[in-house]
Amino acid sequence: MRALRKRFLMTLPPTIYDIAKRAGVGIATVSRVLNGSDRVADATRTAVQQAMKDLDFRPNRAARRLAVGGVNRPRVAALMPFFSASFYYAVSAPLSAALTAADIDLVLYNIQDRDHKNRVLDRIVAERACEGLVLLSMGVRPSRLAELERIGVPLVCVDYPQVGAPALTVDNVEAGKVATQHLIDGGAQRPALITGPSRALAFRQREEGFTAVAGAAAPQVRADVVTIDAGRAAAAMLLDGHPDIDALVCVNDMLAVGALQEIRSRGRRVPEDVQLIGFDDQPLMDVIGLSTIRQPMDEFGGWAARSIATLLGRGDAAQKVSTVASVQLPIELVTRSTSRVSGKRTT
Amino acid sequence: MRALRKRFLMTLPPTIYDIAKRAGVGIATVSRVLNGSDRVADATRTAVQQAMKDLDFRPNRAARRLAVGGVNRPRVAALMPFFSASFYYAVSAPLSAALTAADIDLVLYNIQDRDHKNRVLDRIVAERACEGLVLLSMGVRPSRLAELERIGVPLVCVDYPQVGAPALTVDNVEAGKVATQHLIDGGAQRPALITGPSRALAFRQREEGFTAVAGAAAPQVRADVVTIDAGRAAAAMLLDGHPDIDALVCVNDMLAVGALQEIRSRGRRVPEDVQLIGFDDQPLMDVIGLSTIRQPMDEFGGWAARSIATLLGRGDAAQKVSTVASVQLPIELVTRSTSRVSGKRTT
DNA sequence: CTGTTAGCGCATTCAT
DNA sequence: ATGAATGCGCTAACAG
Repeated sequence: MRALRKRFLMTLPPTIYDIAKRAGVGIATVSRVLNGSDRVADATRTAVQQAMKDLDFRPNRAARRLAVGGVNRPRVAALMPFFSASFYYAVSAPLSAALTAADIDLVLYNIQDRDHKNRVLDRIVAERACEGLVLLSMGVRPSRLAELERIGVPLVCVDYPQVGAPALTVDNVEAGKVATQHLIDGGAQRPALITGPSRALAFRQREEGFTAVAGAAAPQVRADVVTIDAGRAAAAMLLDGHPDIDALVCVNDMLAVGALQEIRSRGRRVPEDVQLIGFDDQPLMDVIGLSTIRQPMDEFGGWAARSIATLLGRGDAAQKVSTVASVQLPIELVTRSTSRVSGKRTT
Repeated sequence: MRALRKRFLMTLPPTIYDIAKRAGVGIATVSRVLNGSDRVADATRTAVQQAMKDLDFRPNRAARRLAVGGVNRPRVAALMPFFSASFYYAVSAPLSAALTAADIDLVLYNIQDRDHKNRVLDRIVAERACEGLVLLSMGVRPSRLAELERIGVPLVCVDYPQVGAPALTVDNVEAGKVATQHLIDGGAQRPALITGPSRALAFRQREEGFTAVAGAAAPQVRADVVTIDAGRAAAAMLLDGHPDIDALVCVNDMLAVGALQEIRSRGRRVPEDVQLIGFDDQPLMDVIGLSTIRQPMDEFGGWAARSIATLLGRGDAAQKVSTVASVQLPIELVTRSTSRVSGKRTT
């Protein structure tokens, strides 16, 4: 027999049994109206629908799927912060495409902050919501890692040096150094930095690279978001406070574009008066002519998809041999018209 | 009793019963190793794991969730073609953010073509995979609409004039007319068109608008993809074939940027020798100085999220009053440095 | 047209 | 440490 549910005070969501009772019909009938069968009397249907409305009934998806017995398609959840438009696209488009190819569903979580991330992970674990996890620009603590391991949910990280899980990274500290050194090689005496939200590890690391070569005393300001406007405002602040600045390292291309506009609007020339360099090499940076440190963003999503697919035993035969391991991709100095070249080229 | 499963020839995927039998244990034990319990003898655990490996066992997510009894969080599936990077981002980022806010999970499907779309929809319907559907730049036939209605899955469309469902659109024919007329007002005698993949309705409609004012005899070429390179190639073809062209309408900003590069590389000036206009007003188009027809892409995702949330009974109290209906958003002519102004401004 | 019944695959007491 | 029995919420025969 059914209905041993001791739902104190209606605290649990209603089921078709509740609807059936309230409408004075059997559960099969409820199921029928739920699935739009035409073998139901109009009066009955109306009554059932009313009951559903009264109780704010929502069919349980898991139960439905279990009953219909569809394919148990694997599902991976991807958690990503929406810092940067082009970074998000560059990663998620290939990720989505490659997972589609592997016949894996993708559930996307737009993560706001650390708390949000943990709430989402708690739910995912508690509800067994997915078979695999992709983390973009964020990691998890060892306890969480152990928990995921316990329930058998593999994890890969992109743009974050997670220990204990496959991770794809670039050397952002080195990137920061290379960028700064490039401007100094071009003759910069007084370099400054525009950095981004400190919750992003990549920004903190590029910052670290800058400081390592420019010195801790070099001027720097932090933008809350990585947009053109923020870059422009940050540049204005910097230029106001330190008129002698002759080089600007920006931890992101959008910030650099904003800085470029601000510098020019003040009648100063780039790169003659002020050199400028960004990070990422986002689309269109070549037509704008921004010097930048390129990171192969396009490869991030594909790597994540292939790795998690392999971990789920869904890898292609072709790649089946490959082991899933952490990888560090090379960055590349791209010199264009916002910086002065002087000999060496790439890293 | 269990196991009346008549699995002919092992055609169905293995369950914990199969594992249990093969490992010579009870299903409870299988469940224990599945969930990483430590109350299992090492030898037993190993045996079970081996059996799982042998049979390529994957736990059924629906069954797990039904058993653990987590929250039945609503889920919406979004189907989108990945034509254009900025369009995809502009829509999916707000969509994801707004759904997150409404506590709705988002499953993303990267649709390749019409067949793929139908396969995905078939699965979604058969497996009852979601409670709501968002379609970007695509629609469905009436039969599908009826089917979705039967099983109670609401649908909203963005960038496609779906009949029978709430849809958010812009008037792309009008947009094409406005763009073309703008160049003619600026003195163009010999306008031409670079259009995009014909499977995209928006491109076909902009094309239609162009033809309506420039005439069917005006030169035009179709790019297979909307990238800078494709735009450049298309422009080269056009300029080679019709040296007297003095205005170029491109159905997408990226195509226009490519065309801009090609025109300049031939020593022709923009807009003096050749005027140019794009569509969308993607990010950075202002710094590049491209004249374009702006469509409010940023609002697409948010509208879709709010609409589907309301349809799912998840709308805010604040907006609860609002009915969900189709909307047409205004487009706007943005004149910058690739076209000549002459009087009127916006539409 | 409608109610009864039997699983769907797994987690989870309770015994042992 | 392990197995048997029960229920999660729903769909789908099968009767009536």
